[in-house]
Amino acid sequence: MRNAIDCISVLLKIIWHICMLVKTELASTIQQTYKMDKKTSVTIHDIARELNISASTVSRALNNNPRISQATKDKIKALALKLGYQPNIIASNLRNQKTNTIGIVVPLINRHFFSTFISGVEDVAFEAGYNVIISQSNDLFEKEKQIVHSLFSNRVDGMIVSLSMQTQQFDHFQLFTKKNIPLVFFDRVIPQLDADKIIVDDFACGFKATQHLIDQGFKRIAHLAGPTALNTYKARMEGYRSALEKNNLPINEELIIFNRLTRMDGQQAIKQLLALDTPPDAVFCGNDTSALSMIVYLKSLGIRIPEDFGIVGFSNEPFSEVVTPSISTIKQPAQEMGQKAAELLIYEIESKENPRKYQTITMPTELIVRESSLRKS
Amino acid sequence: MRNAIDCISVLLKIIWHICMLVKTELASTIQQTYKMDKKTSVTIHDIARELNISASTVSRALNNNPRISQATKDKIKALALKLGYQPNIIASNLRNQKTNTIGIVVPLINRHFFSTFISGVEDVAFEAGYNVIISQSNDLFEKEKQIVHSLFSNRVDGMIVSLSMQTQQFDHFQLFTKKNIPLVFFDRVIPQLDADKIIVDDFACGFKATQHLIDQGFKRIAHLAGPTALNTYKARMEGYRSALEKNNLPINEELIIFNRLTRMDGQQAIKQLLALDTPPDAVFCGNDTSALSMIVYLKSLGIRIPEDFGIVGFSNEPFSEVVTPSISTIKQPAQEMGQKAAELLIYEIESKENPRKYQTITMPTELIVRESSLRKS
DNA sequence: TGTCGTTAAGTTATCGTTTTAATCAGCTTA
DNA sequence: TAAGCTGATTAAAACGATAACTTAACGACA
Repeated sequence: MRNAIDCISVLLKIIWHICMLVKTELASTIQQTYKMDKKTSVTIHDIARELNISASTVSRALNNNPRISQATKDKIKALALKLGYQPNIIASNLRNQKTNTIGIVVPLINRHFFSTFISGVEDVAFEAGYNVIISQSNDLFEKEKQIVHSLFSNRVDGMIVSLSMQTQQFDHFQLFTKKNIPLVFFDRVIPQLDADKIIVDDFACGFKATQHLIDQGFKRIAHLAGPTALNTYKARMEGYRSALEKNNLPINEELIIFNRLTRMDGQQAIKQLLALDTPPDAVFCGNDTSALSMIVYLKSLGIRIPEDFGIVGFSNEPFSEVVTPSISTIKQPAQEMGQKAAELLIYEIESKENPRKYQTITMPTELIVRESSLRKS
Repeated sequence: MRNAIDCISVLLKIIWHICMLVKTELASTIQQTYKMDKKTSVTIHDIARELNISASTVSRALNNNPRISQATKDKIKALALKLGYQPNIIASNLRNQKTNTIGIVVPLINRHFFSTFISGVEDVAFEAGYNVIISQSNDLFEKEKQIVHSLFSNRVDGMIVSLSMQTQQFDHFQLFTKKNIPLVFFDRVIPQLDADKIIVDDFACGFKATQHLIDQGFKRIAHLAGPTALNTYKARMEGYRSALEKNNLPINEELIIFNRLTRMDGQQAIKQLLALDTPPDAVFCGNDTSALSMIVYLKSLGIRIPEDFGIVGFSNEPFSEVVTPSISTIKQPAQEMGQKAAELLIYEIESKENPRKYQTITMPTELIVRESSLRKS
């Protein structure tokens, strides 16, 4: 009796095992047909199977490796074309530890300077076979931090950055510097950080703009400055001061106003300036937007520009040329800066020179004299 | 003798083999130290090894899988933080067959409408955890084709496209449609193609603009149209015609000019119109750029706007508000269109509803009446 | 006592490409 | 005849994360 039970037990176990085997078999069959049906993409394995060769041969053939005979290459390429094979770059990226992607972080994509810069980057990057991922920080420090982490996790080969207005700490960039991943800053840069930089000589620009106003016979020149935590605005202001000094004009602190240079800010600033006991007769503005809003306000008061009041802006926004009066301004070569930044970054990525020496490239600027400041020709 | 040689031969062979073994050993050692030194990134395997657990447990813990105990999760997360672990999204993408990346193809990044649209896309995409790869076709068909292939190979989860001016064939988009990868067109779309579309009612816009000029008492209204191969320009023109018809005004073909709406084109068009036997007293322009150049030219002739001549543009470029006279125009909600496009695309990506029904979303527009056309209030 | 269910974790296979090391066929040379 | 060489190809192991499938351990319960 005992024996019989044991026997049955063993039998049952065997049957169970057989069932399991059948189940596994069945499952794999089902999965296979499912795959056949759902088959998402042609891979090098599909090509290999069809030609009865190995996947590695296919891979090499498609990469024009000299170790594969021409006959085989031709066969493989023909079939790849016929099947509409598209390489899976994700897989390739993973294997090669390289994504051919560069990240851009800007405060705002739709500001003319930035979008033109990006356009320059994209041109060069595309030509060199790189993709461009863009993100905007909206001038928020926290978002910038998140973006930098995300771009790092996405394993971009390099990154181009203009800092947010809020950024005062730079730890998040260590992700890149520690791993020696190339990093190019532009426009708003970190003076302390060892990295590549594409900038313009903001000091010289500030000087040029102010000198121009002086040359036009303006005597009491004010300055509307942006947040001086940012190198650009600080340097522009210093250029302004230096020009006054050089011309033996007094530097009057009440003529220097700091804000964020929005349209509102511009209007408020000009009101404040006009309310002074001895108001200025000209302003050098940190950007064109604020210059424009000053012009609008001055016009509404019937103050003539440039006869009674001179204005110079910064950036050469598209509107600066077409408003009345047109705005004298400093032109930054945005597109070229983008191209240069991309070239430099890609060079760094591909050279892998070590230790790297960091470059700071200063791009030329141009003072464009227009109606808002031109009293003498 | 013979025997001795054999013996030596065998000995040599053994020695050679030993050498090979040593070489292999050495090579692997070198590689290991090299790796240790060069060690590029912390992986879940490093964390697993350190804690004597399996990689999958680490993976699950970091993804907050409920089947991992809180204690283990805490341990893993703490170590991950300590080691500065950053997930390799490339690997995750490959495994999951999903990149959390969407591609954008526009004619030119630094045109205000497009960069603002992109900004809208980026906002929504970032919030939803998607990256945005942008490319510009420079209005070239060939480049557009290359971009589409490249974005496909990069396995974007979806794509948002505004066609190049040259595009007349649409085969390249089959890469996406065949694989059922979501595709959203905007602005310049393909009427024939079954796909999602974000557009404005260009016909209604053309009608509105023209009706406004009629309401302002203009009698002989011309139209400057863009390439009518593009749906947008064609519809604007048809709206213009329809408004004239509805008001029982004659449609005069010599008052409709076709070109590419650059500044040059605008100037040329207004010259041509003024040279007619009975010139028009108003123009509805296909964009603001050409409207601006007309204004500049008319002002230089001393023709008063809007008293003698009315102008309405299209797009609400930033300069339109600030030139003198300011330009009446049609405002397209670029930012909102971008947001909507991203929302729709991401919905399609994540819903995987099949078969899909394609949506065409028409966004509201606004006629902004400014000085260039306002004779009566 | 043994079975069942549950929880927590481990094993293994997979995504598609590339690369290293190995193999193989065919030919030459001693 | 066997060893060596060359040129062409293959097998197998990465790359790092993850999902499906197992398993181990522990109580609860019949």
